[in-house]
Amino acid sequence: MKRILTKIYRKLHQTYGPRHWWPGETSFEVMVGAILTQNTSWRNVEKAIQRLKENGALNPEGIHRLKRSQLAPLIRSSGYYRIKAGRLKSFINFLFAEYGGDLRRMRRERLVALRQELLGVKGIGPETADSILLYGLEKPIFVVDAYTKRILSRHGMISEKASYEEVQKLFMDHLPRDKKLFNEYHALLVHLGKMVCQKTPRCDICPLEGFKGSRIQGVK
DNA sequence: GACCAGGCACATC
DNA sequence: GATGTGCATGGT
Repeated sequence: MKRILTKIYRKLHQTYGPRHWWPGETSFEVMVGAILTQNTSWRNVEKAIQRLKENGALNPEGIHRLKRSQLAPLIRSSGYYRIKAGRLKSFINFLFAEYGGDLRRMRRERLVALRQELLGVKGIGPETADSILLYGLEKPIFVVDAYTKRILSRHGMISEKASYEEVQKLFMDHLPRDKKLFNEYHALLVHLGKMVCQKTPRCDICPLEGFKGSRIQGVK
């Protein structure tokens, strides 16, 4: 198993090169992006980030002082904007309640405890929590997303309906706990997903063609 | 105009 | 625990 996951990584890295993720200037920007990009293309999120920036709201205090109804129109382009305005607010409320709005303090919290806390925030599920932890706070945790599952299941390595935790455990049990590796690996999977492994796949240009059928034991 | 995009909460069985 | 539904914009 270690071998397959390592080979896939090498192949992707060799094909696409380093991805330099996450595209954000600050940790906070990354965290906001993680919430806004839920089931949404990054292109639409970028516009929303830009609007927040222009309105001086791309920092904890900035969002803290806006009402949900004032925040919503600024992030309109990211879709589900009323829902997401509430999610951003609940995250910021958590940030102030637990860490006084200070990301450095938040970063000092232990990974497992912080993950649990984040999952308790309304609007933050496993992928968003892990994106915040890995890309925002540089904690060593593997992020699973729709592309990750699709790529692995298309190649017969996991079931289509393997759970989030199941897939995450697969990577974390078989790879060194290295935040830079986790960062790059997930970024490469998303890139592969965008380039070739969409809902209608382009297997003719898939660099993982040779990996088909390497089903991983113990994962339904 | 249909389909899709780096999810999540909530209702229901 | 599994399955279905609402949430919404913008690109192809």
